[in-house]
Amino acid sequence: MLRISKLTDYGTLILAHMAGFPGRLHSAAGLAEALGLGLPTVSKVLKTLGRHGLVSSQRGAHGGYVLSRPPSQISVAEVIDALEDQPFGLTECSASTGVCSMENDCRIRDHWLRINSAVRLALQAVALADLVPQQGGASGEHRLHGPPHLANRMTTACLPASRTDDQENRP
Amino acid sequence: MLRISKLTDYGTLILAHMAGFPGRLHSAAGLAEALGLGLPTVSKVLKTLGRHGLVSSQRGAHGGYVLSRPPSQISVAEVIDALEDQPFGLTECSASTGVCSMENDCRIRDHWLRINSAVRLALQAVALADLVPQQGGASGEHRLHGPPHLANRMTTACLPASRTDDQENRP
DNA sequence: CTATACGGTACTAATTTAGTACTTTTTAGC
DNA sequence: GCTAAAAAGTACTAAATTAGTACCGTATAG
Repeated sequence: MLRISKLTDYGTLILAHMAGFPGRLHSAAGLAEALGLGLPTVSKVLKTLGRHGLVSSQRGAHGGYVLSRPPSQISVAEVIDALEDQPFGLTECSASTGVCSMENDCRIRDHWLRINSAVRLALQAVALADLVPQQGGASGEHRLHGPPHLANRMTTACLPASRTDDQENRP
Repeated sequence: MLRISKLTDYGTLILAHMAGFPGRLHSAAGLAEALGLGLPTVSKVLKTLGRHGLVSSQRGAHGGYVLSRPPSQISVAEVIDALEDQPFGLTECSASTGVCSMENDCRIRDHWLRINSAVRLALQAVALADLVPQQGGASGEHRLHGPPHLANRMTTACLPASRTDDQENRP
C-alpha cells in the first residue's frame, strides 16, 4: 500500500540521527537507546545499511558505525533501496522485467514506469541532511534523543502503532 | 515496501480497460474474462470502486459498471485512495496524526509530509485516460485482453518527495 | 585473554493481503 | 408474477510478508 516498511522507517530515523553528528562513531546500542528502539532491530538495520555501503563499521571494542558519506550526499531513495527487499517500483512489472506475461501487450506498463520515475526523482531529491533541522553544527545541538518512542511511526501508511505510552511495546 | 497492493493494481487495470470504452456498461464477468482475472476478485474490486464513486453500477439483469466520470477526470491517486485501506502516506505518521508518541519532537515528520505531497502530486497528475494509449486518438485498437496474468505487477513504490529543485527528468 | 561490539544466518510469530464462498437485493424479460 | 442475471454485502480461510529474536562467529581495545 504504498508504504515503506517499519525497518526502512527505522533506518531513516537512525541515519537522520547520525547525520546530526557527522563523523561521530555510534554503537548500535547507543543508537537504540537514543531513539527508543530495540537493540536487535537497530542492529539488523545497521548491518543492512553497512552491506549497502551507507554506513561504515568499526568492529571490536569501541567500535560502531559512521555515515560513509556526508549527509548531503545520501538520499532517501538510497536508504529505501538498501532496506526494502524488492527493487524500487510501485508495481512489480515496473520494478523488474519478465515477471508478467502480459508485459508485451500491456499498455499500462509504460505509464507505471513513468510514474515510478517521478516518484523516484522526488525521493532522490531528499538527502539525509534535509532531515536534520538544526543540523549545522555538528555537535550535539539537537536533541533527538530522549525517550523516544516511535514505536511505530513508520509505515507507510500504516502501521499500527500500538502503544502509546512509553515503553510498552518495545521489546 | 513502497508498493501498491495487487487489488489496486487490478483496479487500475480494470479502470484503464473501461476507459477504453467510454460510456459502455461492463459486467464484472465480462471484465474478468477480458483481463484474465478471477471473477470474485474483479467483483470485489468493482464493489469497492463503486463505494468510492469511481464507477456507477446498474443492478439486475443486463446490469454492469460504467466509469462515473470521463477517464481524463479520474487520477491514479484516486484509484489508490479507493483501494488501499490505509490513508495515503509513506509512513503512518505522515498519513495520520496522533499515532506516534514522538510526533512533537520528531524532526523527520515534516519532511515525510513533504515527501508525501510530492509523491501524491505525481500520482494525481496521471489520469486513467493517460493509461489508454491509443484511446482518444482514434484508433480504437487496443488489445488488452488475453490471458493476463499480472501476477504481481504492482508493488512498491516508493515515495517521493520533492525537495530539491527539480531535476525532473522525464524518462 | 577478556569484554565489547559488529557480521551473518536462521527461525518464529504476527500482521497483512488475497482469494473464495454464501446470502441478499435489484431489475430485465418472459 | 416468476425467473434469471447481475450487483451488494459479509464473513472466512489461506497465503504471503514483515517484524522481531536468538545464536553463533569474528575482530579489536585494553
